[in-house]
Amino acid sequence: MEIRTLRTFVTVARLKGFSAAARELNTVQPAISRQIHDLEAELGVSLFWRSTRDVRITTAGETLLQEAIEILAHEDRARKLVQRAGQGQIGRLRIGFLSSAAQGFLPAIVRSFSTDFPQVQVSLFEMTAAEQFTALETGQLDIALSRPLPAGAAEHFGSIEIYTDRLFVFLPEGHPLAAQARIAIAALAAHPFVLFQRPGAPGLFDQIITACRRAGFSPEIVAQPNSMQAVLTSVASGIGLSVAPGCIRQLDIKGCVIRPLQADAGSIPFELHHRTDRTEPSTQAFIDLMINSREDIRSRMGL
Amino acid sequence: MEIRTLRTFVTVARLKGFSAAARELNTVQPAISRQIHDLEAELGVSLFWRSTRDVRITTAGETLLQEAIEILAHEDRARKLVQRAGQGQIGRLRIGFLSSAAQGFLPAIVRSFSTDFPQVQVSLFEMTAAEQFTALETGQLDIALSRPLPAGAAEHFGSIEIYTDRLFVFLPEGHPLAAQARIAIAALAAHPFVLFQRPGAPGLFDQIITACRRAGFSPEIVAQPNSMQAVLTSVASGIGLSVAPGCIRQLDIKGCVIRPLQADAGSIPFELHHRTDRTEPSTQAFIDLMINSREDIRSRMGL
DNA sequence: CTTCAGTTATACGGATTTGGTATTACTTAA
DNA sequence: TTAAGTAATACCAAATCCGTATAACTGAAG
Repeated sequence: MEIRTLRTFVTVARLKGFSAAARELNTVQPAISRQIHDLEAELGVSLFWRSTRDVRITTAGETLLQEAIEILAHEDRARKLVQRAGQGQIGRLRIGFLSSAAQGFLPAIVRSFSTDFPQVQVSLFEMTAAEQFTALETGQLDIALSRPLPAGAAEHFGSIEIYTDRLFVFLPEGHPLAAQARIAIAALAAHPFVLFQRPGAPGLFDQIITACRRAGFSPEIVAQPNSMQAVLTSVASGIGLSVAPGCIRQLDIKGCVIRPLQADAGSIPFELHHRTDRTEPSTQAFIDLMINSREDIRSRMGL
Repeated sequence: MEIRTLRTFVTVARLKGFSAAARELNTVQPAISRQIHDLEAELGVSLFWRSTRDVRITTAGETLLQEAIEILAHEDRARKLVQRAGQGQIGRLRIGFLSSAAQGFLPAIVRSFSTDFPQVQVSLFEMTAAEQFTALETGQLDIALSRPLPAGAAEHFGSIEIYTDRLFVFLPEGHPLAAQARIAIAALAAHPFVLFQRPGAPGLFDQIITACRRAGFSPEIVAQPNSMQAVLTSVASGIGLSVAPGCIRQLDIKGCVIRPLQADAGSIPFELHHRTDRTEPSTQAFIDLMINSREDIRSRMGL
């Protein structure tokens, strides 16, 4: 009992004739004859009473007709469901993000995605860059929105640059350096630093330290909070100054003054990461949306 | 998307491997590979992520898996339903019967049939032989329990003899002829007859008239009631005597005396009739039951 | 680091199945 | 009686499918 056979059977029953069914199915009458004959043989049941003039369905045939119609409808439904799933219209999407870097644009992007793919279950996880990397590796995350991955570890992952941020100096109001419109790295040498703790964002931390070394000093780090908001609060409290990407301006910066760091103390790329070995269609759809939205995101981030 | 393909797909998903599925399905791995590959191509969707080490199902695959399991279950259910219908376990059975001739055994037979085929809707119609013949011809009846059909008309019908009755004389109590243990037809010559009206049972009527003619007289028919019970009541009322098959004893015969008619005034076969062009399985099952019950019926009818 | 066992994908030849043509037998309507 | 239309059957060709052989690859064991 194959779908094809059932479709033939239903057509014969509906048109009450083998020849008519053959015409509708773009084949010839003997082919229909044999399909029905074989189906009857397989089931051990006669489905039609035939004479050369008319074809009448039997009780067994009527029973099969009901079931066959349902099965065919089910097959059709399955095809559509699977194709929608294959296009990413059904599924789930687990996104890890750095709140400081993503909260400026992520809500708008997710809202837009959910409008186009209403049956995709989107979950957002705020995680540090390191946590995102681990989660992506173990399959607990489909998308990571974070900083560049450690060079060697990026083997099985695809990366797409969303925007490139620059470093800024965050100063407490009234700080002497606030008088300058741009601040050279060397000018920070004598001041205490407050930096986001290294384990959560090793790339950023090391990049800042490297820039300082290149400028001829090693910064005195007086605090390493575990959130960017805590870093800002520390700065506003006068504990020290901080160096951080411009996206941090999205947070609450009352009591802080921001000045660009002179020259290219280092670009801070913000990237989308995903596995390349198995990419869900819904994940791919989100990636496509992100790529198409890069210009919007950059202008929204003030770049 | 064929049933066969879906079965393969479900097996692969369940065993998480193409080779394992091939073993279970008694075929080889490349056959499985191609079936899955073609299915994916047809749906335009990838169903599995394969590596040489493991096979993982995709979201689209999981969607199809659910549907496929349901479709396969549906197919299985359909097969069983159709086969039950084909064996006559589902359907309807419309039986026409002569109350006088059938009421002695029909209830027991129908009860027995309904026990074996509980899902067959049995309908009983009390009809004269002529009515049964018409109803059988127009397809309003599946089984006719009645007298032999007109010779020419029995072309498209099958007939099975259930039992052969003999003619008896029904006399009012105290009738002079009641003194005899057996009555010769000729002895009835002078007496008024009450016979079942001809249109409803032409065969029986004509057979009695013919027997009288052969005995040298033409009976004086004083009444032709339209039911056998009315005939008996007429006899008991002294309106006349009657000649009728022995099965009439099953009715209420108070006030009547019964005597066998001498010699073979004619056998009165009681038969089952059915169409031969299209016989429902449930009809055939009933016919088989009747054939197997003939001995029981004969003894139950006192033959 | 190499080997080995086990996996899926691909290519190709043969067997099986299926469809198409021609024909037969039959029924109904003209 | 004829003509048109139906389903069944036989036979051949075409398409499909299976099975073997092989390649490419992965993970585990030595």
